[in-house]
Amino acid sequence: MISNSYQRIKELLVESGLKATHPRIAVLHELTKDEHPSAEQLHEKIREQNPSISLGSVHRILEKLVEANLAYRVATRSGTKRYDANLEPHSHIYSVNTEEIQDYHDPELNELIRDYFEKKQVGNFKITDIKLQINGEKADPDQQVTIL
Amino acid sequence: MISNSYQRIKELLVESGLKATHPRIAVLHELTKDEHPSAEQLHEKIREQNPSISLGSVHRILEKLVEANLAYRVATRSGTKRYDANLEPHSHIYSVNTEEIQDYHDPELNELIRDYFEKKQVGNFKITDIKLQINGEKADPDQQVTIL
DNA sequence: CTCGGTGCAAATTATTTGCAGACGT
DNA sequence: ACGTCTGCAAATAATTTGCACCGAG
Repeated sequence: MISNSYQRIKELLVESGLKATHPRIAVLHELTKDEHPSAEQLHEKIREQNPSISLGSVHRILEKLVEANLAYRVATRSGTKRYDANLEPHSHIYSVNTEEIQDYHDPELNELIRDYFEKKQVGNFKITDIKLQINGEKADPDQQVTIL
Repeated sequence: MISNSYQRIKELLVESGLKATHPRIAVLHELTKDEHPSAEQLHEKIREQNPSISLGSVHRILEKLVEANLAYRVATRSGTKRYDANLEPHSHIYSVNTEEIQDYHDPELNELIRDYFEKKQVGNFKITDIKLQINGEKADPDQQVTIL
């Protein structure tokens, strides 16, 4: 199950009304592989294959992708923006000690929470999505976190 | 129920092993009143009463308070750090259009989620807390969001 | 008196923007 | 060819830090 070929990424861009330029393909491609990177981190990775793409452009492209709903910003406490191209509704596991952010997808829990809020009266606010933020510490920083 | 007198704030600082200096009292006092401000916003407010306190110090003090568990950083997507002195476990309602962050306290829901995770097997990770992030848009930006 | 705390300004880090040229459609 | 996109570098924003002085305990 290859996640996203270059061809697929081009399609995504075009469908969203963006020109499928090389820098954009590179950013979106890397973004689908990486785990919630910052612009800086993405730039590092991209420049390995593609030294000419500038950091400023990575910033601009990321904001474009957010605008086009091909990615979104991940909330962090660190003061630097981080991005995610995983568009499925999902929550995040945040490791305080390693600054890592891991996806956590749990349809059962989603539904539980959604049901809960259906019963609530929320005034003057249109809820677009509800996410969990699961904070804690990795025991072994080099190992993955597992949830069964 | 006055939330926090100067006297109480002094106590908090001292109990946490921090000297109760005027700048710290001012920051913590303002932080308990304000709604998730940034260092910059706090500095604006504080300087009205206390023009000599520098922005750099506000930054330093806020980090000290976090370290001492008298406040914490609020996760945002905006790339600027924001702080909160409300130590009760609570979640946040985030208005995308106004950048506002509002507290949302719901013991029933907390318990629901906690129970849910008790049944899960989480490996290599010690959960310290689980927060909801309720994202959406304020219908009327000038009115409060209400949840019954 | 002794440190830790602070003001100030400079340094660092992160992001945005203006502009001229390059490139995708 | 056209208008958008990009590289580059300079501008702006946000945070951190060095240093000399101040003040609470």
